Parts: sequence; structure tokens; C-alpha cells
Amino acid sequence: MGRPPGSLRTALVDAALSLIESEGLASLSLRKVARASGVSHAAPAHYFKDLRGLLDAVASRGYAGLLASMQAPIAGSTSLDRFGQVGRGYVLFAARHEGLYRAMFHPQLAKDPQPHDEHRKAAELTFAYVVSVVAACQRDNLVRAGDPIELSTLAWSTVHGAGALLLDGHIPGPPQSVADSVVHNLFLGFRVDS
Amino acid sequence: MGRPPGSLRTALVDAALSLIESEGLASLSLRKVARASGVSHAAPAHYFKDLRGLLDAVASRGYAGLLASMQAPIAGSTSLDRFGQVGRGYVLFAARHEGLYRAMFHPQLAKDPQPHDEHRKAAELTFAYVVSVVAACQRDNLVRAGDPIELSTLAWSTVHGAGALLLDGHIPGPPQSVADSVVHNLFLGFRVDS
DNA sequence: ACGAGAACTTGTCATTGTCAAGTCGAGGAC
DNA sequence: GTCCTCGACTTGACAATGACAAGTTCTCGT
Repeated sequence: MGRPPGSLRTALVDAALSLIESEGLASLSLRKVARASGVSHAAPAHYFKDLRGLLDAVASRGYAGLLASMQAPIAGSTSLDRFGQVGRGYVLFAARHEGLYRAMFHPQLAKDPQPHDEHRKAAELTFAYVVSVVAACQRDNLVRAGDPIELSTLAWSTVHGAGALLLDGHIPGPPQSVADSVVHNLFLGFRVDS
Repeated sequence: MGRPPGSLRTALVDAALSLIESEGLASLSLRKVARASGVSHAAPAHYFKDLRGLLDAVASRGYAGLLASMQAPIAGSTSLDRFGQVGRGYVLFAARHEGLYRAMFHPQLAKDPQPHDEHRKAAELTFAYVVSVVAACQRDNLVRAGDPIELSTLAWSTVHGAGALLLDGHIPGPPQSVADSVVHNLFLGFRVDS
């Protein structure tokens, strides 16, 4: 199959994403990815030496989608609007891309639980956007003073936990309303003191 | 090997817990558990038909430990003290029992991502304690009014997210201070309005 | 005495991650 | 032009695993 040069790696990640979406993360395997891409069973190991490597590549792709979801165009465009969209976009991304979300944060499939560089870089980039939005809210006097990184870490924890618990079925109700509730309550804790 | 009657199931869960602690969740297998317990490779399937079944049993055990960690004896005993201990206990439990915590919340090893009844019951029992503590704080006028279940869900999301991100290395710093920071900020958002 | 069911064991199968070794073609050195 | 190397795979093999089917053995009620 005439493949554009240097694109097998990309194609393998595409196949992995598609398999995760259609069959779930748990049944992903290096060999399935290879088969879906029409290459030999050992080809993936050439690019990602490990299952861990594949998952890191998949996760990096996932962070791009997550960031896009948090930056989705919204009606208003005050810093507060963007704050709300960050939270909602995060939780809804988890709900809409369950397998991918799990691949990003719960890589149980790989023996080594610690994410590698590519993965970690992508995560930091995404986090940086959250920090920038929080800082903007502080400049507009909508969010109380304090280290924006610490506040952002808390916000990340909250939306991340909500997404995870939602996927595990621990939080009842439709994702949309869970997202709204979480964001609403989170902001109550971030307001400037009255 | 003369085994007390009806105790193999318990012994298998014990073995699984021990293996998770010593080698990590990712390398757990039904067969290893069987070997560690001195029984045939198919014995575990008799009690937990699935890997999923074993993980559910392990998770149920885990919730008992989690609850204990949240109820750890503390100096003061106001409802606020207990609120703090719930949060700290949760985050620290995650940090101290990484494999078990992952087994409880990220059962990627099983094909079916949804927890089963035993697991879910244990989770609800644990959550009920959180709700009771939050409600007590409300009675003492330390936490703002509102549906205690909704507030507790938010609190759970936050500590759960913090634990998960901590394990994935996304939050730097020692677990103890992360726990303190999270609980501190969480409470700021729960205070009664001034 | 007998049948039934619980508590396993033995055997087997397809699938998987990983490693070692090969193949093959393009690009540069001489 | 020939040689050499190196990247991009392929082929082959191995041990481990989850799951299933078919026993076996033991106990208990009748």
C-alpha cells in the first residue's frame, strides 16, 4: 500500500485512536494497531518501542483535543466566560472521549505507570493554558488573589476528578449538568472575598 | 494444604492485594494470584469469574482502607477537623497505596470499564461518610448551605482528582503538602458567605 | 447407598508483548 | 559503478496470559 513517506508513525497513532474509540481502551493491542494499519505485528515497536510508547503518543494527541475542547468558541469572551469554558470543556471532553481520556490518565496497560517526556510536555502545555485563564480572571478582579498555579492545580484536580468519577459511573446525571454544577461550585470557591 | 473452610476467596484477595503492593497493578494476573495462593491457575475463576471480578473484590477491600484513612483519629474532633481529615486522608491514601488506588478507580485491565455491584456498594458506603461530615459542618454553620450531596460530590471530585494527578506525576511536591493545600483551598470554597 | 452440587484441577486455545534475526532499498563514500 | 551502512520494516519464536471445557474429588442431604 503506497504510503506517503514517514507517515506510518502517524498512521499507527490514527489507528490506535480509532480502535480506542470503537472498541475501548482495554482491548487495544499493539498487534491490532498493526493489523489495522496493514503492517506486520512488530512494526509498531519500531516507532514506539513499547506499549507505553504508543500510549504516550496517543495521549499527546489527546491533549491537543482536550485543549481544543477547553478553548471551544463561546458566546461571551470575558475572562470569566473562558474560565467557565475551561471547566466545562474539560469535563465534557472526558465524557465524550472516554477511551482516550483513560489512555491519557490511567495507562494501566503499560507496566510503567509514569508518563514519558512527550506525554508530560503535552500535559504541561495544556495546564499552562488553564493558568493563563486563571491569571486573567485575577487581573479582572473576578478571582481572589493567590498563586495562580496553586489555584489552577486545584481547578485541574476538581475537573479531572469529576471527569474520572463520571466515567466510572460514580456521579449520576448527564455529563452536561455535572459539568455545569462542577464549574459553578468551583467558581464559588474562587471568587474574590466579599 | 489444609485451608480453613471457605477462606480461599479471602486468601486470593489477600494475595492480589499483596501482589499489587509489591509489583504494581499492571503486572497483576489471575495466574499469579493463583500461584501465590498455591492453587491451580483456574481456581480464581471459580470465585471471581473474571479479572473484572477479582478487581471488584480488591476494590471493595480498598474502600475499607480508604474509609479508615479518612476516619483516622485526629487531635481535635469538631466537624471541621473531620472535614479536613476526610480530604487529607483521601489524598494520602492514594499516595500511599498507588496500586490499590488505581485498581479501585482505573480498572483498565478489565474489558468492561464499569464497576459491578460489590464495588459500587462499597463506593457508596464511603461516599455516605463524606456526605455525613459535610452535613455536620453545615449544621455547625461552618459550610455554606446547599445540597450536601452536591457539595460532597464536588469535594470528592477535588480530592479524587488531586490523588490521581499526584500519582501520574502531574502535581509536583510531597503528597502531604499537596493534601494540605487541596484541603485548604477546598474549604475556602465551602465556607459560609461572609 | 446414592445422587447432587460445591470446590477445585487439568488441559487446551487464541492472543498478546517482546526480543532476535533477517530482508530490502535508498543514499552517500570512494 | 560498487560497497557500505542504516533506516524501515518483516519473519519467527517464546513465554505469559484470560478464558473455556471437561474432568475429579469431597461432602452433604436423603
